[in-house]
Amino acid sequence: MPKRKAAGDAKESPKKTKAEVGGTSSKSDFSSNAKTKSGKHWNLKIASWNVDGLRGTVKKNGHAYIPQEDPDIICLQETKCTDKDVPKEFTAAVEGYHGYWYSPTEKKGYAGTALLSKTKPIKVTYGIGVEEHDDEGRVITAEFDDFYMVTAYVPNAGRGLVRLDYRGTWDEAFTAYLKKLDKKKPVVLCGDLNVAHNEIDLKNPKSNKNKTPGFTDQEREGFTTLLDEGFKDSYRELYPEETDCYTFWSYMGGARAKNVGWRLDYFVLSDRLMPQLCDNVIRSEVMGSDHCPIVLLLAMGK
Amino acid sequence: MPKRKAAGDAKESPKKTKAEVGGTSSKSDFSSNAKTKSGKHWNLKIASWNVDGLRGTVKKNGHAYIPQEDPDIICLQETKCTDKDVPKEFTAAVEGYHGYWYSPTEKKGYAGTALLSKTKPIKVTYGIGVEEHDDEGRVITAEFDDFYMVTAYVPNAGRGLVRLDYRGTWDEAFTAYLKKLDKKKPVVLCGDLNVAHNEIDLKNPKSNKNKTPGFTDQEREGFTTLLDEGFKDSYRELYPEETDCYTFWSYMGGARAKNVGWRLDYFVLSDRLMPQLCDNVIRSEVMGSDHCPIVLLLAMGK
DNA sequence: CATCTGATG
DNA sequence: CATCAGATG
Repeated sequence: MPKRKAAGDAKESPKKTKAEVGGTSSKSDFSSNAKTKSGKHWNLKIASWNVDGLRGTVKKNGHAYIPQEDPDIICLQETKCTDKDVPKEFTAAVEGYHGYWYSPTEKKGYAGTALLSKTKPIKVTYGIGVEEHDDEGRVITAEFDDFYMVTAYVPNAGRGLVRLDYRGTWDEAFTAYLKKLDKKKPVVLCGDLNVAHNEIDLKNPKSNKNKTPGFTDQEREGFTTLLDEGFKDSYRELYPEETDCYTFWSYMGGARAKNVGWRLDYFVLSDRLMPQLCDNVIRSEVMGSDHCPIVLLLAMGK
Repeated sequence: MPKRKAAGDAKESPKKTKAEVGGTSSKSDFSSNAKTKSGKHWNLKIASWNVDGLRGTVKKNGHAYIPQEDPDIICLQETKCTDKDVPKEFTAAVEGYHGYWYSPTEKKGYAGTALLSKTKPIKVTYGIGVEEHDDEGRVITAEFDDFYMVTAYVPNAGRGLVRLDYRGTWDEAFTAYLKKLDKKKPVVLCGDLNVAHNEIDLKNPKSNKNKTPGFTDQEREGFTTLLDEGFKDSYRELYPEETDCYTFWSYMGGARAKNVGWRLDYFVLSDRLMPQLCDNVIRSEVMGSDHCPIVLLLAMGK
């Protein structure tokens, strides 16, 4: 896909003057010199962000993040709005992107995903082809020349784990879907997978284990099963020992200030894409949601 | 009742240093030299305010109005909270008042009234003694030595006038209730009566007539009937020709800035209290609700 | 402690 | 264009 001029090379892409992003006053440097193991510069940048209500995020100026990050593709989860309801400030911030929006057939203001790409995809599909799972606007798939881009907002198991059974059914169907895609082209999956895989992936593993949605054995094993089918958790591959790296913090109790968080947002890659992997960055400084954006840098092509 | 030191006399009660009130930055002078026709200074001040959600009003610092106005009695409508839910900042602002709270048996966060008095009433009753009308926390009656204080939040006829029939039943029962009280002691009724009596009492009489709740012939005639039973609209008695004097402005379309309003809040007095009437002031500068407070000044005693 | 909706005004 | 509740996370 992209014939991007090595935007990751600081020589060619001088640091921008940084504006306030997403309601934070910290100045962020979104440039990167990341390379593959074989030494190739990244040339494709993908961002993923659970915005927890796009209209709310825009009110907090969160959309300012996108032009500053300047990804080739950005995927959003929990948009909680249809394409009709997208604030005009957001539309302006993603001018030049091809946008694809998916929201529940019934429940307004619930879940919902979006995928925006500078390059027009070959084909975009919605859902995973299983009626039972395709009424909440949770998965968008965009086919590009050399990979499938999949973004997902995986169902939360719910207070009291009332929806844990359903989550099991989902995990199974979703893994099957990804396996099927992976047979045709490599897959880049991103989004809020609503699971912290291992104890290292959340601040308080003991008190949450098998109690809080996102850290039950079932959900964790579901994720392990996915990886066993030929995928990699790109962040953990790059940073196997890194602790206190989270993508979500509850709004309750000032958890973010204390970094009491969870790593729920992932880039999961087909094994055979690993040689292209340059970096996976967690933008924990970007405000505007209870999740922060994550960014994947790939060196596509030979 | 009150042996208040003539607070309305500027000689004895110098102007206070005024703080910001109810989120407005305008400095308000809440002193008054008003007298009865016979020349008696006021010695009883009663305020009435539809706060449109007390918790919201407090967030906007609206409660700062009360100590600045310093009424002997303050009546609130549309508190939308029970006594349990009253914000502590509000409780602090009305320290020294005896407080009486009334809210719906069913619908939480709906309607609700409160009556606060520096002097302890002889007796306080809730509702109008008609079961059909006494489940929404709309009327509080406080008996004092020489009058009944009644505060009311009269039912809105609703979008599409769906509740206009019920409103008719209410108006009839409420008038009967006031008549009954009036036989024992004179009555001071205050509150959001949810009617603009005459064309002079709203900005756009033509477009609202028999369309918008609060300006149907039925509601207007209901108010006329009440007055015919021996009561007076104190504001209109004092200012029969005054135009553009409103107590409510819709939040929609910036109506308050344009003074596109309605006079829905009243002090209605038993005819025989008219010799005691000193003034009725509309505090249109006080922010914190879509209604503004109104204030009654009486010279009680002989 | 946030986001929504829907009822209500 | 506000308030509130309740669902959801």
